[in-house]
Amino acid sequence: MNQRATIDDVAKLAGVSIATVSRVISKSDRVRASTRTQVLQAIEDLHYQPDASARALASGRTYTVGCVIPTLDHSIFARATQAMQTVLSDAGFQLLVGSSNYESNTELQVVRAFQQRGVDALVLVGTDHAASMWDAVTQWGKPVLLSWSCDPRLPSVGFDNVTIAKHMTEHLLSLGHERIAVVSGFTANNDRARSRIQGVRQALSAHGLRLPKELLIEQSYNLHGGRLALQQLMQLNQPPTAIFCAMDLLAAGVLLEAQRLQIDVPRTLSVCGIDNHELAEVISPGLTTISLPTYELGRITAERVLSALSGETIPSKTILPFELIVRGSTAKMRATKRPRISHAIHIH
Amino acid sequence: MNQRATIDDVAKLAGVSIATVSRVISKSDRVRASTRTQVLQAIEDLHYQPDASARALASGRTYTVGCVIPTLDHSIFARATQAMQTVLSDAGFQLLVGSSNYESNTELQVVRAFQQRGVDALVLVGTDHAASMWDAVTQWGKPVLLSWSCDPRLPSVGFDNVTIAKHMTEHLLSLGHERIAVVSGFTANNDRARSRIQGVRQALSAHGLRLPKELLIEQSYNLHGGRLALQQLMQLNQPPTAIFCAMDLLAAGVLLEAQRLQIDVPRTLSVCGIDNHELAEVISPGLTTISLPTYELGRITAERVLSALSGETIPSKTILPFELIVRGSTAKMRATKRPRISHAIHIH
DNA sequence: TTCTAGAATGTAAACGCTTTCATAAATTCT
DNA sequence: AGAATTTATGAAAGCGTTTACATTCTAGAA
Repeated sequence: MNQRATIDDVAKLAGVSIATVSRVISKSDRVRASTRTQVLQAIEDLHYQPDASARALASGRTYTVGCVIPTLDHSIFARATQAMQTVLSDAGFQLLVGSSNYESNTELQVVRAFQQRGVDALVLVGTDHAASMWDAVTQWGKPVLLSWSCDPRLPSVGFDNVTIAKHMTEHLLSLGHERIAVVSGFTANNDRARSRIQGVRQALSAHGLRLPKELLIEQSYNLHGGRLALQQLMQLNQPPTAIFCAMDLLAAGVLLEAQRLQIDVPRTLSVCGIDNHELAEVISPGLTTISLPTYELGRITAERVLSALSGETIPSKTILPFELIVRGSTAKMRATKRPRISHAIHIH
Repeated sequence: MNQRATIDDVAKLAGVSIATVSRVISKSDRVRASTRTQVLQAIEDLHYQPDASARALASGRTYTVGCVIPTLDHSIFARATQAMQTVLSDAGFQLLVGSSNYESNTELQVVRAFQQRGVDALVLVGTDHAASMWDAVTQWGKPVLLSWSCDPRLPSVGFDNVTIAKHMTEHLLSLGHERIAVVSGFTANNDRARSRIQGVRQALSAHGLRLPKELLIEQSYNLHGGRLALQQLMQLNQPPTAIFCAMDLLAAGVLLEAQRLQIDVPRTLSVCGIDNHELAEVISPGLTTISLPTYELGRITAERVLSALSGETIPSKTILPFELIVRGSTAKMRATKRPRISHAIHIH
């Protein structure tokens, strides 16, 4: 009995042609009310579910949107993805999620797979993509959006990471800090990280300062990376008085390691991050950071996708606002005092 | 020019029939090496990409797996989903992610949508599902797996939440606590939460204790929920000496609120959670919790799905191990001292 | 009543593949 | 070399829809 009912079965039971059934299913065309109820009844009786593959083949539309993110395992991406999923699903679209792990080859493969699957639109994260990827995507003929960062080549919804980082840096500068270190995730394939570093540089040079090589550290994007970064910085002859972390997770790592090394934050060292990760509120001292509306990012991106799919022209660039959140981890620079660290630093 | 090439184009260019091209694409059938290279060359030249919808329609297989989770916005689900995605993607499958927001109607709709899309298999979270859902799923004829919790009705990969909670409770009991409160997320449509409460009850009654009504609090599953819960508990005539939180996020909320209320954790109040959320390590005092291998959960679930899809029989029940992680938030019960709270509690 | 425009419905041709079955080619054996 | 197998390829029938176009109703106008 468990042969799935087809449109023919429905047509037969309702005493109409399959074309009529099809019309009822796709809402669009007008069908006489009485006929429609008959058909719906038959659909009900047979538990008929239209076959999406067949519909896709016949119509060229899959009602599917592909999204490639670095990983779901960072809450900011997970949150934005959740938002997209919700919006799209409400509109009858299914979100396909792929992850690149920050590898451009993987990303290209995922995009290829999505294109084979006939997704109606594509959402990518950031602007760092293999050249072949840009080709694959710009020649494609269906809507492609960028999220998180903006690029003139494609309609984008994102943040202005340079400005964000500049803003944060100015906060540090306004507190009197001049020897400011930067801790970032690896910048390869991550334009967000690079832009943030650039933002710091701009803010510094606007004040006649610069970012010395030894104060720029790239580490893996997790707590441990933050810990390692602080260890490195504290080995310097002249450690920084403030550390700008490009992501909160790194900042949290720095904070934890500072605690272990008995460095007093913020008295002898100010630390800040970006993202307003859940951790920022919870860790002590509270992390000064910049809050980004990541859920909104996902929501708006998805809405843009829907607009594009219904033929509307969409803004080529949408920059979302951000907000500086000052918590306990940053404070006025103490005049002469240099950060003191215990002798027992154990670097492994 | 941008008409996507079809299998016919490839066949023509390679001078073979479409059947042969199809064989080359699907790897399986043997094709003479020389022919194969010709075809591959043609595919290359035309940038041919097989149409997944057409393949699905013709073969009845979509190489797609649907997964319905409560939300991506909790890191434990995001992590497990990421793991599944990775494993499936490596095997040439695409993971479709849907979220239920803990609503069983939504869940049913998502499952229906997945079935229409012709997913080859389905993964569900937990055992709480609408009756119609169980029907829709058990009659379906394709593999369906449960993750997170186990149920005899379907092959499952999950945790034994009762035992986990019992274990944690025994930790509290061994520290001398007897007046133990439970803070949980809402238990509707969440068997994990219910099982954990049940585990506490079992451990208590094994010690001749019970869980009084006023010490069981259900709150929304986030930091704020934890805060509210502690406020409620501290209004009691006889507040608990220890709080078992069913999820770390709630525990973190409790900890934060304790800090605000100047309740000394763990001296006058012990707090513990479950999940080993990132927060647990970062918050101070460090949160005593139980670590669950969520990434493994996703990985193994996905592997089971693949096995089932290749016709193997899979274990009907796989319970993953867990580990108690003792940090600073739990300590020996102090003899007579009752938790003291400042007079200035402001409940809003 | 008859005619006619417009709405409702039906017919049949795609859509781009997979797969069975038949046939042709290559290989092995005698 | 020819028969008997085995292997590679091709022809064609679906797979379950959508949709252009044709046909049949319906209802209002003449």
